[in-house]
Amino acid sequence: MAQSSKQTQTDKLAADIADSILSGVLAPGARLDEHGLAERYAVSRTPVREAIRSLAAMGLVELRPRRSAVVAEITPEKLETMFVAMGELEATCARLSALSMTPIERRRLQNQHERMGALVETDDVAGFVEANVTFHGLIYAGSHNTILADMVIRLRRRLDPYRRAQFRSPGRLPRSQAEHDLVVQAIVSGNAAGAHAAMLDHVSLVEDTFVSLTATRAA
Amino acid sequence: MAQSSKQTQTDKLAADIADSILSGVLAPGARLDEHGLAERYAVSRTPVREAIRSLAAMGLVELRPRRSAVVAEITPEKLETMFVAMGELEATCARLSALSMTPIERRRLQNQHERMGALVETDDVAGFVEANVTFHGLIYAGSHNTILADMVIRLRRRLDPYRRAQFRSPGRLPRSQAEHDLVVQAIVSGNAAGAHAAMLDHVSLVEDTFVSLTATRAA
DNA sequence: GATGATTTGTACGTATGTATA
DNA sequence: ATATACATACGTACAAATCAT
Repeated sequence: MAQSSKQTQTDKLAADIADSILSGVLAPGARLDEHGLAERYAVSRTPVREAIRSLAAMGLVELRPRRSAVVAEITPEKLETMFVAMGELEATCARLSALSMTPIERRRLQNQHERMGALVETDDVAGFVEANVTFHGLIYAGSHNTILADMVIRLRRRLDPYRRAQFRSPGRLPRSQAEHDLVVQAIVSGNAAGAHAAMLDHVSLVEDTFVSLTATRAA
Repeated sequence: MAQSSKQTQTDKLAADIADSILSGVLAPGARLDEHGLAERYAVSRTPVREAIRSLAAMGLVELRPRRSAVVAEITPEKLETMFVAMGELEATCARLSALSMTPIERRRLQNQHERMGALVETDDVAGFVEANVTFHGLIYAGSHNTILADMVIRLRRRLDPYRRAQFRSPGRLPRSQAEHDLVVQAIVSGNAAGAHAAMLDHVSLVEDTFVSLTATRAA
């Protein structure tokens, strides 16, 4: 987010380990052995330690003095909390977008939305998923509030592994598109409360999809 | 937030330096010299480095590879952004509180509000300010969402130095109390949208106070 | 419960990149 | 512009605490 161009070892490590965690290579509860990681990446323990501290600040790992850092355990309750927070933040961004997007930004959002309509027609799931990221990104940016945008982006990255299957359910694409339509209409017309409500509705439904998926997996 | 009881040097340093920054002892733009800090705290540079990295993750300092870390500069634009984010988060917490507070929590909020009414009567500014922190804290907790609550608490701590004078303006106490009244009524009656709007209104007015203060100072 | 092995926390030295004369 | 000074990034060594036997 705010790391300079010339990456240091620590930065690279932090990014790589974060990826390993978010992609599930390092499962929750796994111990982060400094020595092992240092060896694996062919560096000393110092940058490894600093990288781990960065991850701790992001909430990806838990730090207990004198004991190995472990990948943060995510309980279903915590996950639920995160999804709710995510939804509220997205809704807030939509609200602010309705209030403060420039005409050009509104136009861009509409264009993106229309482009996604074509992807729904051809049932291009992969294309839609990618375009969807851009779509939501436009709304984060449209809030014109980097603090909120950063928060929601970080949260989404953490939730990403749990959202993978979200568009697999049959009929999800057209439904998403219809929900997006309400969001776009509200934002473009400057309807703050409407944008908030529409987005909240949209992401809550995504959450429901997730809940049903984990319920299946847990059983 | 999640630091164990047995503090390590790094933790103590991070806490202490953070205090120095938030209290203004270390002004924005000030360089954090590892050598100097290590000497000042009578430790080696290693824990100092790690503490600085923690602070960077919190957004308190900026990290530029191969150059001294500096206390994060807060431009008026950034401050404005933070206040807006803060307001939106508070409003969101109020919204969620209206939806998910337990009867006991609603009762507690009402009690706190009534207690503050007495402080307004006696024009006890100091007492009101302290009670106000509790009041807002009840609403953060009432959201039953630790993610959001943490976000807003951290933001508030960062904004605290810029809010000091907020209750100095004449007539601010009764006005705050009246605004609180609308918030409490909405939350207690389970009116989510109303709670959101009322809180947003309340904190936006606080922001206005701040803006006029800085405008005076800048001119 | 005590002892040994493993791993973290801290100190310090060296090299490299940045800023300055 | 080149060189010098200086601060950080990284490596290595040791001490202290935790865990495992």
